Amino acid sequence: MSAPPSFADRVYATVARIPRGRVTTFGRIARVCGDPRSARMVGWALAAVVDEQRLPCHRVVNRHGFLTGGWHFGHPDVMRGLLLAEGVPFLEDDQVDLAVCVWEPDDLDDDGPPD
DNA sequence: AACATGACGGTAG
DNA sequence: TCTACCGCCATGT
Repeated sequence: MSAPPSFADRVYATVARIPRGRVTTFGRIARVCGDPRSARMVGWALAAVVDEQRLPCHRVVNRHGFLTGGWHFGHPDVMRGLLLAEGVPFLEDDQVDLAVCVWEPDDLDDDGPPD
């Protein structure tokens, strides 16, 4: 690969690093990718992801913790089920508790939420 | 070629 | 605290 990694490639690499039971936001990913203002491009990249990518794109929510991309899984209940199966706490049927399960790409992958 | 839209985020009022 | 506007860039019409 002589060519440098594209913005989307960095997004995939970051999403692949999200620990199980944790979630992250578009802005965090965009920030790590070098363009904190291109959060929309993060969503666009995830929308292009296919199941063969094997990326935990269901662990990516917006800064409010809402499952904005629920319909991209066929139905919001699919994305919700995946997160619930990982032990991600929900504040509402379509909102997760970012205060507990948020994960920062720059931080080490710890599986224990702050007491 | 131009306009409108979108899995968003930040700042201003 | 909530609402509104802007910026960002690729895609579709």
